[in-house]
Amino acid sequence: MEKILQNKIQEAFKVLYDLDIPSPELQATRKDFEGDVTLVVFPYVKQLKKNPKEVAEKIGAYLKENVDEVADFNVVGGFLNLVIDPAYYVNFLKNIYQDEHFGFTPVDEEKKALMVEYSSPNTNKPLHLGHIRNNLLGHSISEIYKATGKPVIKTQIINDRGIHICKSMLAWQKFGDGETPQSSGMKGDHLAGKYYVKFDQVYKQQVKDLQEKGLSEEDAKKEAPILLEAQEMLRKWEAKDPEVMSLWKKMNAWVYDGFNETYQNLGVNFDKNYYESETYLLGKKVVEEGLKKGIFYQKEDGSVWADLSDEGLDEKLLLRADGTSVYMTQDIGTAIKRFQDFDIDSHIYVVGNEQDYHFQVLFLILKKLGYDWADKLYHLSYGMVELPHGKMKSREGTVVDADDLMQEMTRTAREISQELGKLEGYSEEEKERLYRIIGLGALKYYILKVDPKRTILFDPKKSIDFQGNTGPFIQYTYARIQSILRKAGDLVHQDFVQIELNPKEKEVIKQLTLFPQIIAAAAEQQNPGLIANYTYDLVKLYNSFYQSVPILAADNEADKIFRVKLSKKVGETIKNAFKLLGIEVPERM
RNA sequence: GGUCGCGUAGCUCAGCUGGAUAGAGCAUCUGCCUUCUAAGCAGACGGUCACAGGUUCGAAUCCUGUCGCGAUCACCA
Repeated sequence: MEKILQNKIQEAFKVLYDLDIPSPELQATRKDFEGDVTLVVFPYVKQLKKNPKEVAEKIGAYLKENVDEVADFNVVGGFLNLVIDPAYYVNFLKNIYQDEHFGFTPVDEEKKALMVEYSSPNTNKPLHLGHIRNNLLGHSISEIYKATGKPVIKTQIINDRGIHICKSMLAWQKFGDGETPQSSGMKGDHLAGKYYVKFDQVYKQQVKDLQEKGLSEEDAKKEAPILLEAQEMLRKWEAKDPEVMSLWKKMNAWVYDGFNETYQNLGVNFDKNYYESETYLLGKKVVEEGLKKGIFYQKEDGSVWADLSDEGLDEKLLLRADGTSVYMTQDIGTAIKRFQDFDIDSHIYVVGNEQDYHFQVLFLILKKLGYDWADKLYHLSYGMVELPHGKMKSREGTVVDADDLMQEMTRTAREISQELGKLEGYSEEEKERLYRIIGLGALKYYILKVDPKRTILFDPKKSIDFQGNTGPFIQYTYARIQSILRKAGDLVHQDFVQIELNPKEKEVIKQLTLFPQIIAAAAEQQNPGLIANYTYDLVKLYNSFYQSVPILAADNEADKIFRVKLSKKVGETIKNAFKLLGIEVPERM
């Protein structure tokens, strides 16, 4: 439709003014003016040296004459407003009823896959609010790409080695008294986190004691006995000491069980896990080969570096003097392994914006190593989640735990729901399921609707609204539509009948026509918020229509059928959009 | 200090490939439950788009500078 108009406008300029113009930008007409689509003629007037109004009038007349869908036009200043024949919208609604793919072509079998990495936790403490934003973005962007027909492989890298894990292990060994998830009733990740905190407490106390004995703060921090023990444990781990390995495996297994429970509650999943302990050696190998080829260089102490000063960055360490690897080395190995393991042609890393520089360097190094896929790597960088009193800091106990938060949201949904006195006649089990859907819907929508690159301010006390531009508002509209459909009986299955559209119905259909474009834009910009805000706009339009025009009370059968079918389509679109956001939608609430 | 990002209503956020009078929700106020679910609908109030220049028919949007906030520049991950 837009294409046809664009072509015809080009044709009009050619015929009327003998002027070749690039494909013109069309925009939706503002509500206060009559029309559906607007062409701004200022840019062309300049070349023609004519009065804008006159040009717009002529083009408008030409379009009305030559394009069936253009029913009328008007000119305000340099704006040409075109009125589209309402029949076009009715036909559109009929057509999209047949299309299961949101207007995209079905998956091309030969298309290579996209890999999306997200979550990527450390195994020494549970997931927190920041991980929730990460997981929601990663999962949602994966679903959005799938909707455009791109096969997607979801993955995470599990940071399962390093000093931080040894700290948890050591504290558990010293103070744990054999405590297990079973014996304590704690989730495994919370148990590991508990001993990580314990380590930190003991460490701080030891530093304090040493300082009182006269050591400088700096020395005290380096020489605290428990830290030395943890470092010793890391060395043993690297030497594959059987006792340490066995403890490491046992505690990691607890943590993975805990993570899986959280992922399941949050509704996210992965097709493939990578473990740092399995990929860092490949990274080392590649770096050593790069050194031989002269891509990297070695300092006197034996450490290996990449010199990126020609590219405007600085030098970056890749291997320590003792030959052990760093974060960057591991990421190099992981990236290469992924392109070996899977038939993928692109890769998105969902990682916070504090690592912008890291990924800039990583991509550059991979390019220098000669991997042609290096410029098909993207960093989906998102802003931090801040609390009213500032950043989340584990040391200050201001972290919002993911499991607690989800539970809290469910509880709030339960309270509001009970207050409203809905859901009578439902079993306790069904009710609990609904509270969870609604509570999590509120949380997910709240986080996803914000542009990823922006910092989010999150107030856990006020929690999240259930009114206005929120997940529950949209879920509620869906539930109401289902109620209408239940009462509409076989009207739902009858064929469309041509009717006179009222302006609000037309607005709703116009909004529906945009869905495929919104998905494409959300994928391109890696921003699920576009879909969230689109859905909200649709629901607002629909509600306003629904309120003023009772659907089942229409006196004429054709109107009734049309409205029921329009409602059904709106419901389906809400459901599809929310699926892309990873939000469930209830049949009743 | 270098680099990157952000700054829109009291609060949380849209709008940013330049277009018409800057948009929602929350909060505050006014109406609407005998009609398909009031977690709703209609309306009022609320703005120097951080500031200053520039580009042009036109700037919240693009450019430059200033201020404020944040991240990063680790032999942490």
